[in-house]
Amino acid sequence: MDVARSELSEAGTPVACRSCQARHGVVCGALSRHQLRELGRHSLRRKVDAGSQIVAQGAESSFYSNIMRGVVKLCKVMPDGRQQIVGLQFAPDFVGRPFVRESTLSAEAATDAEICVFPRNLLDRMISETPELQRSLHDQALKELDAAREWMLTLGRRTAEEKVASLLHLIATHAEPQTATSTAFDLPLSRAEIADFLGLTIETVSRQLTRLRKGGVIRIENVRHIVVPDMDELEKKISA
Amino acid sequence: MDVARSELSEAGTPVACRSCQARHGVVCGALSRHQLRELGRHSLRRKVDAGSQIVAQGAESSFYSNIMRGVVKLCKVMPDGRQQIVGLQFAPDFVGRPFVRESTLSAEAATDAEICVFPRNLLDRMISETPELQRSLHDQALKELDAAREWMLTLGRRTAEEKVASLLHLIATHAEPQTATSTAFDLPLSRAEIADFLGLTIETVSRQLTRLRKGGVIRIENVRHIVVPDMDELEKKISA
DNA sequence: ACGGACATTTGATCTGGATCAAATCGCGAG
DNA sequence: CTCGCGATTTGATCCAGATCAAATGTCCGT
Repeated sequence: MDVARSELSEAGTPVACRSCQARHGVVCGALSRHQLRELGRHSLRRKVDAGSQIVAQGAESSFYSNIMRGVVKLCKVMPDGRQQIVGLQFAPDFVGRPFVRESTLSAEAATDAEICVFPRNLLDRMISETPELQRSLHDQALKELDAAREWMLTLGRRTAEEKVASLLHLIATHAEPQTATSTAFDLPLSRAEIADFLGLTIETVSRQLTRLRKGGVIRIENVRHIVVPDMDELEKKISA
Repeated sequence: MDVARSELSEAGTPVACRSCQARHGVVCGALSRHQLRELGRHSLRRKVDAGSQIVAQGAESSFYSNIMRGVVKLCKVMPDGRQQIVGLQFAPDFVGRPFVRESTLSAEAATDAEICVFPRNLLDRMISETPELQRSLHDQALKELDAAREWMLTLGRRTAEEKVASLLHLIATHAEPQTATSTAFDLPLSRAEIADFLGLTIETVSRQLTRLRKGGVIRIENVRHIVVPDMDELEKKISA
């Protein structure tokens, strides 16, 4: 706890953790009332601003967290600066790499977010004592693995247009306000971040976005706000 | 068991499963003597020929397996035929997607291989009864997730030459016979498969391979046999 | 050893997306 | 409201890797 507090002290405002006790999140949903109380005593709810780092690539981290609100991006950067986003996480996902101290990727808030932070030691102990929790984290790991592999197909074999359409579909799928045929959502990522997620350049992302707009597949209400009049049309652009 | 036997009966020769009882594999290493005996009674050791499919994309599968020998590739194909290999698995990896009936990818033997097949029902029950096993599979899922994300960086941000070097490094790292500075290994994949793993074409793979050869980074003793005189030189080509 | 089918390499050309270069937009500070 | 700056779009050109097209090479069956 103390470590987590100090490590995160630069960015965001700490507030008391109540949501964990309300059984949000991948972690807390799997715990007994007693464990929940113990975890709650050692946890910390934090607001993190868009762009601020939660875990640094290559760094040891002594805490895990649960996303309560907002979007977190997982990045890998190469020594020469090339960068790839390898995953997006939404509430109530768990952030952290169980069983390994050093992180091979960085986690950053893509939007303003709230996370619930708890000490690694404590959670590691709870994992080994609680098959339910192990199972819950195993489930998330498998879901992330499926998502990562789906994205590998996107990165390796799809065209720029298909890539951008895939991203919009991913966001639309994980954003809430949607009706049967029409969906509108805010992009949690800048053009540069979209490029880093798709293995493209910002220019190409921008061009493909206007292409989809001119093709009537999307409306760009605002740089960050997209409307998809017909989800099927978007899916057709993905070809799978 | 019966189901697994019938589903796999087309390809390969069934032989009695002894290795599981010898505690090979991600699964068997986590089981009690009693469970091992039960699993052994319902398992089946099989030889599978290179190229034969173990699980089909989109199909329901009622069995899991453990790789005893050889290399298995995990593929995704798009309706139009574009294909991406999303993972390679080596002995003693576990093959299958716990908790989900339908597979979103196909698993194929890349080389001649031996696998140990067991019924999904039985193993699912054992997983829920055996935290050790859950943990072991969770570990493998996390390892695969790390590998998948590393490969996302390769697919999204590396050049063709870096991609090919990355593949050689991956194979070298997972093959056995290596000394301090020199490594030789057989490629478990054809040029077409390498292309599908790297998101390239066969021509580009071939060209980059001869480029690495002309640059003195590798020797191609044979289409399928590579020698890396100095591993550091290879790693330099990957730039990370 | 020989033929044939497929795998791999090599060559010539084309092109989707990168790179370089300007506009234009949008937003926060004053 | 206006200025200034970073984000985004748009335009012009370039180039890494794709595509098209031949040679080899390799392995297998006869």
